[in-house]
Amino acid sequence: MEETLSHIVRGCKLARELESNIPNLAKQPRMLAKSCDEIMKIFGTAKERLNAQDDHSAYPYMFAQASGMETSGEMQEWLKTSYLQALQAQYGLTESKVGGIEPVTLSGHPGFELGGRDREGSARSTGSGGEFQAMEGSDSGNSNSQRLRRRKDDIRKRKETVAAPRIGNTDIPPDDNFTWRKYGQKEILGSKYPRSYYRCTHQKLYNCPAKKQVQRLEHDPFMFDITYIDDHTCHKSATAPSVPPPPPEVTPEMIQATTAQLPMGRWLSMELKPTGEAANAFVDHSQVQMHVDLGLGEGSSSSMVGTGGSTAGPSMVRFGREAEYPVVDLADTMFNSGSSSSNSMDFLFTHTEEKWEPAGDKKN
DNA sequence: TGCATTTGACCAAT
DNA sequence: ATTGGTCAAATGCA
Repeated sequence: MEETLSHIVRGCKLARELESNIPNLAKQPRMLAKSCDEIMKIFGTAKERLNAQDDHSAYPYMFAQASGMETSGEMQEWLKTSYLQALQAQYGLTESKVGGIEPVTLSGHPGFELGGRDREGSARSTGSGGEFQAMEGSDSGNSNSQRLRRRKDDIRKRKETVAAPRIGNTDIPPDDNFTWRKYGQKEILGSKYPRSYYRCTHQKLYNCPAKKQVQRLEHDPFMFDITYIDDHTCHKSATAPSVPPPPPEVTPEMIQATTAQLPMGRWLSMELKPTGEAANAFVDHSQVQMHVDLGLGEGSSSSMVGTGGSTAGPSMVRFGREAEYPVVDLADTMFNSGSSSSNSMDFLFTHTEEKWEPAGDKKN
């Protein structure tokens, strides 16, 4: 089993490397194909081994999918849902609704069909922070004093409905593990509550285009409609100043310990819907301790999130409803977690901290 | 033209 | 000094 896990880990690592090199390899389809083949081969080998395994008891979640093992419908549904949500977060699928992810057609670039048209043509690569950033950069370099705003039909949106935190300040939507800066609030015609506008804290620094709009539901004040506009590029930008440390050696013992103790779903994408019964049932907090003991959180990510995220750097690995790269996250969790503290993985399991203060009203 | 969205200056909190 | 909220005004869209 250790060897099988090593295959999976290696596959994840290669996938991540491939992802980071997409801008460079975009013009080298042969290299891309070769990389894909290699990754598929590794995962294929792993799957074959898994199929040959008789005893899955120690890894009930980890390998349920990969091995085709029978799992409860609820579990499979949850795994599917969380993965799709991650894809949506990554590729900006349009107007998905919480409680029912809309069908995703697997076609086109990284495998997904966007809800909106790609009006920027080839200059804009879906989900590619690098190219997108370059485009934004050219805009900012325009000496024309006229404001340059993206046309409304250029943006990609997705919509979520989330519940207010049960504990603490219920006037604000639950933390989504990204750092946002509020830039406006406005009374909306026909709405009882104002709409708040947020942009990514790193918008200026890294040209991160991510924005969100938060509006309390009229008929249910404890629910928020959150519209996410564009994706975060700040944590995967090639220009980001802090680069994750090179992956340390991962011993089979580490892998086994980790996988044996951590539920697969949490590990892969940390995609938990606040109202998802399956997800809630799935989280086993009794297993957190072992995960922490592994010291997986070494490095950049832990302290930042835990302290409110205001210093969150662009290279950090984020986990949340918007977790990106479900598979890559697994590798990131193992490799990138850098340094130190024994409770360095706390951020994975604490989503109650809110950094936003209640906003005052604004007349505009 | 009205409304939604964004900008940028200003200010308070840390 | 830095970060983030507020607000008037500018801008885009239907």
